[in-house]
Parts: sequence; structure tokens; C-alpha cells
Amino acid sequence: MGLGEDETVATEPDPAGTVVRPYRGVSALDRIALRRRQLLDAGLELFGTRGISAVGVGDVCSEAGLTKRYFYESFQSIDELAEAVFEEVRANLMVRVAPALAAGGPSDIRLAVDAYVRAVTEDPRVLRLLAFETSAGPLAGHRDDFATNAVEAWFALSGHQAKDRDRNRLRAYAFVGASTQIGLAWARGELSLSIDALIDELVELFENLAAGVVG
Amino acid sequence: MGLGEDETVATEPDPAGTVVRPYRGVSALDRIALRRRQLLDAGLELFGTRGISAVGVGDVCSEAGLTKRYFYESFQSIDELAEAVFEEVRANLMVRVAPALAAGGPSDIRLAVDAYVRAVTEDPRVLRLLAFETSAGPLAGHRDDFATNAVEAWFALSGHQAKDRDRNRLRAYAFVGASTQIGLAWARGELSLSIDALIDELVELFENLAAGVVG
DNA sequence: TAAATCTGATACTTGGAAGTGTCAACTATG
DNA sequence: CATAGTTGACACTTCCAAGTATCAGATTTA
Repeated sequence: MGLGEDETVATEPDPAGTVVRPYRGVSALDRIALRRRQLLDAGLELFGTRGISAVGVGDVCSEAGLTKRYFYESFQSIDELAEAVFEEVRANLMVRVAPALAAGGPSDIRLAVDAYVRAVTEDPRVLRLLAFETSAGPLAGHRDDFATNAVEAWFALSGHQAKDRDRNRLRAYAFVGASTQIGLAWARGELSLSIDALIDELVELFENLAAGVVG
Repeated sequence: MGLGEDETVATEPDPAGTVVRPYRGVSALDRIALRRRQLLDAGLELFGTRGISAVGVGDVCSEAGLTKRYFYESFQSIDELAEAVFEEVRANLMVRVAPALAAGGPSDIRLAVDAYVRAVTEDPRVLRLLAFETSAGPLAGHRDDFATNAVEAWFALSGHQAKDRDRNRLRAYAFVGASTQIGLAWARGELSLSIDALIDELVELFENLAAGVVG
């Protein structure tokens, strides 16, 4: 809200975005939430197919079937929308992987890798978002955060005391970088391996790397 | 107006960019080549520090000490300049790595990795160009070409008959992806390993991967 | 010296996207 | 029905960078 707008008298309680009463049976807050959802969906669709840099406010609005005015109701910029879309994708991934990680435990990482690979590859838009769009632009750096968090989680589970943090992190980066690059090639159809074979490879890679870390 | 100037008689052989006679003791062709060089240098500097997407024609011209007119003398767009800059970087890298690869041979990849890592890390701009800028934007996909070429070269040297191309390529991607991600973290100063330790790690990683390929 | 070419600075036109404003039609409230 | 909130369409202003044109002064050539 505006800070010193004009909350003077009682005759003007809502200066800017009038958000008060129901419309077509939907409450004001629900309508806003609904539109925000439409924008997030449109964002995932466009970012995940054309790439973030090729998408403008107008594009998102067309895709969502809304007008600019409602874009700025929920977001201040395309980058802010990209952040929100990515955050949602990340959260969904976590929900799918975390149980598998807990179930498999640190000595058997296969379940987690399996869950992760299947979750990522089943939606090309998610794959593109993770593989392509986290290298440059507004989402730059998020891949590293992602990697760091994942490795921290794994460390926490394994009870491993990091006595050589830098080597560990290097290997974590190696795994994330390798996975990403492979996923990228996979997304373009350059690898005809089955998903199972792909998972086997990644598990093997992880175990090679982890052996060096733990040992 | 450029078109119907006054090419009346046969005395006007050069319609557009007048490129004829020496100036300040430099021939016309040399002047063009010189300006092209200035633009390439400016491109590497700006692309390698700010990132391609943050650089416009005007920026490059300022950095090069030239005006737009001379930009369009040698390039048609920023993307075309980016291509040329990348190609030059790639060629320089090849020059440094190829001899080491030939000397070490397929069984001892250390020399090649050593040369590659040192070449890339000694110029932060090159590192950034390879690690960041080949993921999105005009240089997208070049990392894969790079990887493919490198692996093909290595295969050629090793005389290895690829009977399982997809697995080989997957591992090639794994190595390139891991190297890139690590280089990226290194570029940001997140890894305090010495270059020697870094090289050790990468050699070890490569040997793990190559063992699977050859064996 | 006169004519032609070359250079660098700068003005200019153009195009696209961001962000804001207006308005007529629609819906809830009393 | 009258009033006020709500919506979508679209016009509008602003801004920025691309790309083009102009011009005075410097340099070469005849």
C-alpha cells in the first residue's frame, strides 16, 4: 500500500487496488489468488518453452487471458514472476524427492536419484527451466543454491562431518553440473538411453563421487 | 541518400562503404581489419565481464573507441560479434590443448586437462564466456558442440570404436557439465582449492568416466 | 591547390516493450 | 433503481536501443 496515500477521512478506505467485495460469487482475495495462479501457469508454460528472455509482460498476459493491469496486481516485473515460478517448481521437486531420500538413506541414493530424474524429465518445461534458465538471466545462481541445499541435506542425513569442505562441494558441483548437462542433451533428444539406463548412469556417477567424499 | 547518390558515370565503382585508399599510412583493408580487431577485443572484455545480454552495440563501440558506423562495417548484430568472439576463444583454447592431448595420449589425459584448466582459469573473461554464456542466448548450444568435438578428438586419438555411442556421449556430457559447473564456482571464488588440486580432481573424474567407456 | 575520400561526432528516425490511464459494460449492494 | 465496485479492452506516454543520416574537419591524390 502507499505509505502516506490519503487515509485521511473515512470516505476513501481503498486508495489503489480496490479489493473489497465478491464478484461472480468469488471473494476479492480469491479472485486475486486465482489470477496469480493463472499468471504462474502462463509463466511456466512460456518460460519453459520459449525461455525467460524471450517472454514479456504482454506475452504472459495473453497466455493467461488477462491484461497487464492484473499482472502488476501480483508481480512487479517479469523477473519477479520468474522467481515465483522457479520457487514453485523447486518446492514441488522437493516434495517428491525428500521422501525418497529419507527412505533410501545416505548409503543408497538410488531412490532419490530415481525420483529426481523422473520428476524432472516428465515435464519438459521443468527440465528446461532447470537446465537452461538457471545459467543466465534472473535465475542465475539458483542452480548453485539448489545444489548446495541438496548436498547439505544429504550431508545432514549421512551424518558426515565435513573435514574437507571444498573437495566435497567440488564434487557436489560436479554431480549437479553433470546431471544438468545430461538432462539438457536428453531434453533435445540427443540421447536415446532409456530412463532406467539414465538413472543407472547417474547413480553410478554419484557413487563414484560420494566414495571420494566419504572415504 | 545512399542509393541514388550520383553514380552518374563509370567513375563510381564503390557504392556503399568507401574502401579505397590509405589513411595515415595504413591501407584500407588493414584499417578495416584493425577496427574489427578493436571490436573483438571490446567484445571479449564486455561479454566476459557483464555478460552478453547486458551489452549493446553502443557499449561495444564506446569500449572500442569507435562509432556505430564501424560496428556495422564488420558485423551485422551483437550476436554476430558474440559468435566471432567465441570462435576466437575456442580456437585459442584448441591451440593450447591439442599439443598436450597429442603428447599425453589417450591413456594419460592429465596433460590435456592441465593445459585446459590453466588456459581457461587464467583469463576470467574466457571462463565466464565458456561457463555462463554458452547456456542461454546467442551462444546456446556451443558448449555441446565443444564437448562433442573434444570427445570426438579424444576418441580419434584413442582409436576407440564406439560400440555404445550413447553411453559414451552421456559420459562426455557428464565431464563437460561437471567441469563447467566447477569452473563457474571457481570463478566466483567459492572454491579455495589450488589449481593443482582442481586439476587432480578433474583428472580423477575423467578417469572414472573413461574407465566406463573403454572398459 | 582542388577534388575526392576518410574519420569521428552527433542528430535523427524507428520500433518495441514497459507501465499508466481511460472508459464502457458488467455485477453486487441497499 | 441508484450507487459503487469490478472487469477487460485499448489508447496513451515513456523510455531505450537499434540503425541511419548528416556534417565539419582531416587526409590523401591528382
